[in-house]
Formats: sequence, C-alpha cells, structure tokens
Amino acid sequence: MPSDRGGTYQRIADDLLARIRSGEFRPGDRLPAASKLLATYGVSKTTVAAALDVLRASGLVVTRQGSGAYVRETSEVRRSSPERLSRDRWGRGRSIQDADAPGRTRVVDIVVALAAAPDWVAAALGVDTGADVLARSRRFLVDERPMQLATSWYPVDVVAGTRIMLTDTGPGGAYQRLTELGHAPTRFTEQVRTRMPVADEARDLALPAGTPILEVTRHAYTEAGRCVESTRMVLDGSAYTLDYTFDA
Amino acid sequence: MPSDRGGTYQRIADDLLARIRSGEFRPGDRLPAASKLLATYGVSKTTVAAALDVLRASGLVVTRQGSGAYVRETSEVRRSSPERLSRDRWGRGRSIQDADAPGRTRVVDIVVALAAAPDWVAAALGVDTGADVLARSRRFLVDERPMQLATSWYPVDVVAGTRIMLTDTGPGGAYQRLTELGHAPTRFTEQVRTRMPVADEARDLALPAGTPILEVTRHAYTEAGRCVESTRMVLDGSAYTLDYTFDA
DNA sequence: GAGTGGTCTAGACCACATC
DNA sequence: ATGTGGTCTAGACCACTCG
Repeated sequence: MPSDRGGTYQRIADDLLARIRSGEFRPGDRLPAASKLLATYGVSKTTVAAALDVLRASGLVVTRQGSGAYVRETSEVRRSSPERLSRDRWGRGRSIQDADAPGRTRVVDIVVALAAAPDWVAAALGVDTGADVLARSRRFLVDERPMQLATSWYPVDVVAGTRIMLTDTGPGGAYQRLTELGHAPTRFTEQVRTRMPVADEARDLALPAGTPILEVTRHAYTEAGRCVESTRMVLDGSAYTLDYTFDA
Repeated sequence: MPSDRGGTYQRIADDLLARIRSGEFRPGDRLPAASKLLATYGVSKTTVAAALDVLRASGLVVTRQGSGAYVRETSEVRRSSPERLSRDRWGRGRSIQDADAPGRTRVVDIVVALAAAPDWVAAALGVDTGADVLARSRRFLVDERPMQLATSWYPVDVVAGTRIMLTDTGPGGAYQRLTELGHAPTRFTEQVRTRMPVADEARDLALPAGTPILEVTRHAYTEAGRCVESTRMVLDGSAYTLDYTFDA
C-alpha cells in the first residue's frame, strides 16, 4: 500500500484506484467487501467507508446497499451535433430527437404553462422582466434511461393559439411550427457549462454520486435576428459528447 | 430542521443548503463552526463532517483547515468563443489567448517532445498508431489562477524544423506558423465532454472538491481537409462557459 | 493558546440483498 | 440467515490558522 501524503483513507483510495487502473478490477466488477478491506488494510470500517466515498465522488465507483461496491461501467456515449438542428432534419416532419444516436427516445413529464420569464429569458426574447412567456418543460428518456431535462421559453405573441401551446407540438416539432408561422429559426447560439447537479436534477436523471451535468443554453434566431426560442437543457454528463464545427 | 428521508447528516446538509439558498449565508461567508453545528443539531462530530462532505462534493462549500467552512464564491466566468480562432485574430500576430476574456494570461510548464501518438490522435492526424508525433503540453494561468491544461499534437512532417517545435512558437502562435507553412487551418471541430478530474488534474488546476472539468477535443483541418493539429484541453469547469454559433 | 477542520477507532444498529 | 453497505456515537489525536 502506498504511503504517500494524505490520510489513511486517501492512501486506500489511491491503492484501489491503481488496482482499477491496472485492470485487476474491471468495469462492472465488484470490489472486495468493506469487511475484507477492513481486514486487509488493518483499519476501521469508518476509514474504509471514507476511502470508498472518495472513489464515489470521482464517479469511478457506484455502491449498491446490501450488494457491494462496483467499478462504474462506462455508459454508452450519446453524441449530440448541431446537425440535429439542420433545416432538413426537422423540415421533413421528423422529430429532432431522431437525429441523435441510436436508441428509442421517449419524452415524458411534459408541462406547458404560461409563466413569468426568468431575467435571462426575458432579455433574450426581448420582453419585459417578469412578463408572461410560454414555458415548455420535459424530460427525455433514451431506452428508458433518463438523459436530459429541458425547458424552452417562447414569446406569447409568437405561439398564441398554436400547437406549441399543446403537449404534442405535432410533426417536426416546435421548429417546424415556428417555420409555418413565419418565424423560421435560421441561426442558433449555444452556451455550454458544467456543474454538479442539484438534488432534484440528480433524482430526475438518476445520476450516481460523482456525475456532473452539462448545462446547455440555446437561443434560436430568425432571419430577421429575432430570438423566438430560449432553451435550457441539463444533460447527464456521463452520457453526452457535444460536437461542434466552425470555420476560421 | 427538516425530518425528511435520508440519514441525519443528509438532513443537516439539506438544512444548511436551504439556509445558503435563503441568503442567510452568502458566498464567501463562513458557516458556523463544526463545534457549533454539533451542538445545534445535537449530533456527533462525525455526522457534522458527513453533512459538510455532501456540500463539498456538490461544489457549494469549500473548507480551509484551521479556518472554517465557507460558502463557495462564484468565480468570475470566462467565456470562450470560436471567434478566438478566427483568422483575423491570429493572423495579426496576436496570441490566441488575447481573444479570451480580460485578465493576464500566462503560459507555463511548456513541454515539447516527440512522443508516440495515442490512438485517437493517430487516427485524426492520419499516421500509424504508435508513430511519433510532436506533442506540446502547457498550462494556462489567468491572473495567476490555473484555468486550463492543454496538449496539442502535430504530424512530424508538417512541423519538422519549425518554431512549433520550440517552446516559444512566436507571434501569432502555432496557427500562424502552420499558415506560413502552407497548412492554414480553415475548419475546426470541437468535442465537449464533462467528468470529474483525476487527481493530477485537480492538483494542476487547484480545483476544490466538487468541481467538474470540461474536456474539449479540437481538430484543425486545412482547406484540403487534412488534420494538422489535434488538441485536448482540460478546463476548470467552474470558470468557463463555451460559446458556439451555428446555422440551421 | 484557543479554536478550527481533518482523521481515526471500536463498536453499535439499521436497511437491504441474496454475492 | 447471513453478509453487505449506510449511518451514528463518544472520544481521541493531529494539523493548521490566527477568526
């Protein structure tokens, strides 16, 4: 066992990490039970638990009560490219979700309501702070695994009386409806950040400890330069890779 | 104190979180000492420590030994846009780093060496797996705060005998040199992921617990479609927002 | 020196899964 | 029924800062 800096629990964590890296424990494998580790390293149960906490916080190990501690399996990565928003994707009446990687996407927990616009939404959509806008929230499952939370906001004058105000926006989705209304989005901006999830997000996305999220904020602009949609997405950071392309 | 689900430490963490959210404790404020919390909640020191561990792992609290536990200050956000790579930026002999947000950028720990290409680099650059390529590693400080680690790889036949092989690539940086060599990058792809840092990254970026990183992989292509640079960057996730723009 | 966070023990009880 | 992880206690010692 290495005797570097840090407490005993840190050295045990480092040792276990090295054994995982070396291939002694592979993804999906169960680590030795705490009672074994306790004896192996000659420490108390609390110290072993602390070591496992380190590995959990770094997202490398998941624990299942009554079962064991397991090396986390690298989940299949889901790619997300701007091409999913290209006009010929949604122009044909296909769902934008079809553009993502394989897997059956299901949209659940759809909530559509008029609500006061958050500051940054009001600023983007060009409405007064606190003015009512249409908010569409929903949750995306891929093969029944929750992958993404999203809320989109629209100016009321744009979407009033359209299918965007209904739970089902119809073929092609909101972008197709906006196009039919003469507000076709032609340009998008996305801002990408990362952070640890809040408790609600961790629950809704079923995130194990040590899993950060990607927060993507997208704005859709018409040819005239008007912002007609503001969207904030929260993605399972262990599942997504975002692809972007641009010219010098 | 809420008496919801979960252990005592979880309820203490939830309570402290609520008090932070309510504004009772503001960013930079010191939380009550563990000895106070211990008395307030009527629990043992271990339980208080567990509650603080929850808040640390979520990046909301930082602790300083011998001093106290503090509500984490939201560090100034540093924006990073593709425009930093536009030709007129580096075409004028300015450093690409100048394109980022305010602050003095300093590049340290520059290491330039020939090394075996990792698989994904070899594939991108179109060389044999394990073949030697030029690797440039460095670390970026902004106002002396470490913000980013980066390694770039170049095909040997492109950069042999040029300043790209030196520590100082000269005015305009590597892209300007590539342009002079007839390999002007005209198109870039970036792949963005997030994950928790490994120990080395947490140390080199001075990341507090509960801080995820952004891993950005960029490829630079010439007009002819050849990839002449492959770069992997690791960014302090609490400091960066990535900006992208694209058309429908 | 007083106060703070960080670590560790030995043992206990609980909730959960069935290795 | 047994073994697993999860939680908690009361107390101890250490390392660090200086409120």
